[in-house]
Amino acid sequence: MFEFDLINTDPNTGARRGCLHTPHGDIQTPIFMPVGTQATVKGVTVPQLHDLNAQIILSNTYHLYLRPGTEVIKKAGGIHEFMSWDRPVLTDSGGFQIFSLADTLEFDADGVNFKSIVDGSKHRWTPEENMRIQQDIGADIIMQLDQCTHYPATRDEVALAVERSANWAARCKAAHTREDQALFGIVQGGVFEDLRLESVQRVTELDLPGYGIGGYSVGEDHELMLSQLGTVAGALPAHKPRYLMGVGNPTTLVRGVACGIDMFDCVLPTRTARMGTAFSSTGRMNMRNAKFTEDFGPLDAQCSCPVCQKYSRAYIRHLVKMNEILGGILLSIHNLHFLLDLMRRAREAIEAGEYKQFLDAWMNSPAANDY
RNA sequence: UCCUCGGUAGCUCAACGGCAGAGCCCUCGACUGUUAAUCGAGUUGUUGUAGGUUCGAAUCCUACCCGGGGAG
Repeated sequence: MFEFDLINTDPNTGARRGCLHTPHGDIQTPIFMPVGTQATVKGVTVPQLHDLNAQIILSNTYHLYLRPGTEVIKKAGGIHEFMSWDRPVLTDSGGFQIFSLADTLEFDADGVNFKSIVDGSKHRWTPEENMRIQQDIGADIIMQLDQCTHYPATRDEVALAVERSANWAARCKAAHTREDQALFGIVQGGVFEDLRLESVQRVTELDLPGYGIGGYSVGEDHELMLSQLGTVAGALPAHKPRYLMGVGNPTTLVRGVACGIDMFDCVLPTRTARMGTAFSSTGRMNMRNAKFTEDFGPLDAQCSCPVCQKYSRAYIRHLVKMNEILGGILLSIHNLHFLLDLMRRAREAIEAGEYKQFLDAWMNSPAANDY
């Protein structure tokens, strides 16, 4: 049900062109997954996501568990029915949220205690409880409960997180029963390459249908991650999809694909959109800037998105400055298009066996250093 | 004509004898498995004018100018 077809690999880089089959449709990889934490990609409707050719969106177990509550989504018939999205959904386990949001959290070997950010109430998740919740939510792809580490962290701390994440992966697998869901394991290991490889070894022993690479983009230098990424991704089985979690600036996507990454997700395009930032082929633009006041051209002359066909920089600057909701909406659509189209072009380049040229062209473009 | 209230940053207003400030606006920045239409930084002054009292005045006194309200 979750076959991953490796269509072809690039001869000069680690880039791969694949297709992941799910009950709600196929996902052509490499792919960027828009983030819809609370069962909505903020500001963007389902028809708009369809028009953008979003193939899969990500949602979050932590947030949905707290509100509206897993039971509501279960009664709705699952997350697809609940949010009227008929294409694939991936839910993050919430491991990252517990790690990054909760002010008090206590990891132990068996599970994690945490306080709700909503009302301070106490909760405990074990891998088994987390699987029960994610099965009720009903995404196509679910992530194991893992333990992320801060940066910097000591080697001992990271090693413990690797050990626990691997143990929890096994327990998630044992507790997971829905055959219409794919359970992905998660590689941890911080910035210690040997621990990363140990984590890969431990998690891949479980022969799961896909693997996330987590624990990056938590404050370390981006180059540090990129220097290890090819090795870590390359150590994962070739015939399974590889998902670099939480990474989404354009240059990292382009370079990540070259390292053999198949899937990405990030709040960056939508969050920065709401804050007034536009992605473009020439770099990032802060649409609040005065220089756009009378700039009646499109956000990006190269862009084929519906926003660029219709609206000017001057108008979008006006909306953003006036704090009009539409400004964030239009920029969200544009930014998502930018990343989705970037991945579409990456797929074409891989199919043509020309990903190296694609990568070089990007790295030599004025935009590369701006992301 | 008289009475009264007021005049401080572009705007709305604090400070009421002791370093002239805030919010907004404006300019710029950040955002990476979303607690975020968020957060942060910066620019901005003959305190209506002219005198006076005082060690020291946006603040007290006098005159004038401008505006709101009231009386006639």
